[in-house]
Amino acid sequence: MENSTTYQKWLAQSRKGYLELCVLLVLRQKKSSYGLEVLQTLERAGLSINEGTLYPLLNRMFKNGWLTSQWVTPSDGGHPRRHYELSEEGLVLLPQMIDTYKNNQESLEILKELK
Amino acid sequence: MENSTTYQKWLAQSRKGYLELCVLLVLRQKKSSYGLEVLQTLERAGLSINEGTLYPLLNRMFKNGWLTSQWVTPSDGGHPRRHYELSEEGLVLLPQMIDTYKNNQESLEILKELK
DNA sequence: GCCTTATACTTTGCAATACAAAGTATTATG
DNA sequence: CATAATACTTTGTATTGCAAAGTATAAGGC
Repeated sequence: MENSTTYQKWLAQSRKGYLELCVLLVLRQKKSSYGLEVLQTLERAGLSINEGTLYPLLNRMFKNGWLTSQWVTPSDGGHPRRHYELSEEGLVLLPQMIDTYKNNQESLEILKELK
Repeated sequence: MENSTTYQKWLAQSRKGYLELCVLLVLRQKKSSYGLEVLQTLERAGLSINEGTLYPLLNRMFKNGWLTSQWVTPSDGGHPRRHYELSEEGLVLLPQMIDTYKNNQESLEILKELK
């Protein structure tokens, strides 16, 4: 990342926390999903995310207890997938995170219109 | 921070990048301001920020070339203050950052209403 | 059967930053 | 002159996005 502008570095930083929220939202909808499917869903929502970012992120969220996880082999064959679902804790956290983002957004609006 | 919940850790992470944007907004309005005044302005906008976060942040933004800086001694006496203003580059970056946040917000909305 | 490709996940190393806590320096007040 | 208030600095820790390389399984062509 040595050749990045300071703005590009800022872009990476500004995604911290945000990506977790997005993943929780995907899993709330899908009930159960796996890495590449989450990735494609985010892509369709206009959010491009690196594999090397997403997989460790899912793993951390699992370790945090926000997700449950299990290996699933598709019944019609195919590559085994590690599926994730929201845990009880994840279900509790999600609205709190949404609220945090709403508050941040409100502070931003205040600051934009500062007199 | 060892006693923090994973949620509290997430809160800290989710402020990365966001704080820079807020500071730029304050300086766009104030034209020129210094640490403690920025801090109080953010406070009034509903954003509590630690001294040990803000000062290094202002310094980094200055080093990035987003801000200009000079020491000012109030004409009526008082403690010398390090004043900051938006640089040309800061003025260019600010709308880009605002746009990034708008896009993020839109992706969030899409993910919230995902069918 | 074997080789290539696609799918899916893992690992490693690096750089950036929010925070807490402690420290420094200057000015004002009693 | 001592204390408090203002204002900024420094240090150490933990976390995380990303790039790049690696591992493993399944499917398809010959």
